[in-house]
Amino acid sequence: MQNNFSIYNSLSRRKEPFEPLHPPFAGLYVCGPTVYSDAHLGHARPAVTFDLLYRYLMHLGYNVRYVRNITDVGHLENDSDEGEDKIQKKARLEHLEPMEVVQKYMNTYHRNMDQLNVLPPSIEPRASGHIIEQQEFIKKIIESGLAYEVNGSVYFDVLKYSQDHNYGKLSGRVLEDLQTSSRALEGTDEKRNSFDFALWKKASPEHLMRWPSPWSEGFPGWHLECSAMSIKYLGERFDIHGGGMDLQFPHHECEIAQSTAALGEESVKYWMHNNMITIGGQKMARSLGNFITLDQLFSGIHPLLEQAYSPMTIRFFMLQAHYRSVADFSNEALKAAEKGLRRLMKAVGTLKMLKPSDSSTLDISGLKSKCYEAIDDDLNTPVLLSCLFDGVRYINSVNDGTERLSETDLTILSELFGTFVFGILGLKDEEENMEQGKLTEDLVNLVINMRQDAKARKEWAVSDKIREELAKIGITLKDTKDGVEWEKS
RNA sequence: GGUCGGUUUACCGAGUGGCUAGGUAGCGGUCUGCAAAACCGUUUACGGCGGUUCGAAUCCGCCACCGACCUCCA
Repeated sequence: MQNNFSIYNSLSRRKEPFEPLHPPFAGLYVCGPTVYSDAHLGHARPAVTFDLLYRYLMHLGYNVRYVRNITDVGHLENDSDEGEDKIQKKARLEHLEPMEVVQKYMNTYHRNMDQLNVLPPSIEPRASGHIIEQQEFIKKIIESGLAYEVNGSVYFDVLKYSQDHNYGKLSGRVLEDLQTSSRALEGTDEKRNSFDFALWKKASPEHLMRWPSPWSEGFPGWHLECSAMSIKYLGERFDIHGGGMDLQFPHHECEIAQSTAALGEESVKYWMHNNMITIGGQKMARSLGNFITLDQLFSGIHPLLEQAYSPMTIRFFMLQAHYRSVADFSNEALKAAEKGLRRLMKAVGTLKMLKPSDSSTLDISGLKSKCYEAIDDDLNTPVLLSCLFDGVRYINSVNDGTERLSETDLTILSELFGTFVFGILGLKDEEENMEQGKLTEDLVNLVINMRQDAKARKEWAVSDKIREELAKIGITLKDTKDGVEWEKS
């Protein structure tokens, strides 16, 4: 199971060689969505990033277990008057059961992920299905003396934990700074310190989602599910934990503290964080009016969108930026991505038609090496794509007859594109469905033949008019030496 | 206000102490009845001010701007 794969570990703040704890197995846990609203652009980034990681680990030959949770246990909303549960609040507005809301948005999320060609994880555990495990986890932390109970709620004692452990190591926080910079909480506070966090929360009378426990009828604290479920399915020590950069603090920091408190050792070997997205240089927020759901993006129905962008355009666009950089969305950038993707896919089609020569004038092995160097370097997909576009140029040049490739090199190149474009990057050809395509093809060919007749009679005005009219309905004709080609524009 | 990260050519977006990223757009050329595609060539770069260095866009400092987090929101 040799590999040259290195990933950036947020914990060490440097790139490290990927060496799984138990080869040939690799364990990956990623924080999934909270299902209380439609999936948006912000959901797509981590999904695509870690889908890429999942695919590459499998490509390297690892037996990967990929766990991505669904958060369906609501948590208190701080800007709500009633302190209502997010999911509960939505349920009241829509007169639905909380679990009905969960189901609805979970279905949407799954559909959108499928559209983005994001592979389903090996296990998709739901927080509501692991209440027992979370309670057992709390008991362990209480046994270790690092949690305390107040009025039916249980809190993690960060100060006591920090005597023997480094709370803040992942996010670079210093406890003293947290103490002074924390905002004062209104009302009575049960916590000993503002930076303590809830492991179990007693439910208020109007709170719908509640479970019995040794401490009170209530619900688990919001950091707990990931600790409990990752360890249940991946073991007390596992390889990679991923999520958005916004989760680094406090969520992941608290996870480290909880797991260390409960198990006596840290669970995660590599922490990976994807960066955020912006729209026109601004962060996406409902209050800024630039909040775009994936369905809106795919349909183009949103005031900011000049057109619809296909799921593969979105995926390709995200892959053109490195996952640790901010990705900025704009109509201009997405249109550029759309065209770039089409060029790539066209070349894939051309590649199948290439005829081998006796020898090669291009270095295909070198290209292959560069592709692996790029992906091995902390999933550097922008560089990988630049290498693949070099390949696109190679393909087109061979097609034009200005370069040659041997049968061996042609095979390597075909495998290379198949592996990287479809297998690892997870792109797919989005051309129209087959039956529609057949009819269109027959019709277009009919018109082309009529135009060829006009051309044979040198009736240029007629042939030009046909071409222009076809262009108006989205069919572009190209007169090549070998005949007429056409494509949808 | 605090912590951390960023500021690259028209747009998006990599990278590096001296050597072409790539995509999209523009311009010129090849091909072509014309156009398109493809190929070839090509233009405006590394936020500002200092410092280190033979040499910095790449290292250091300060300033400006942007973002994430600092919330019992996930």
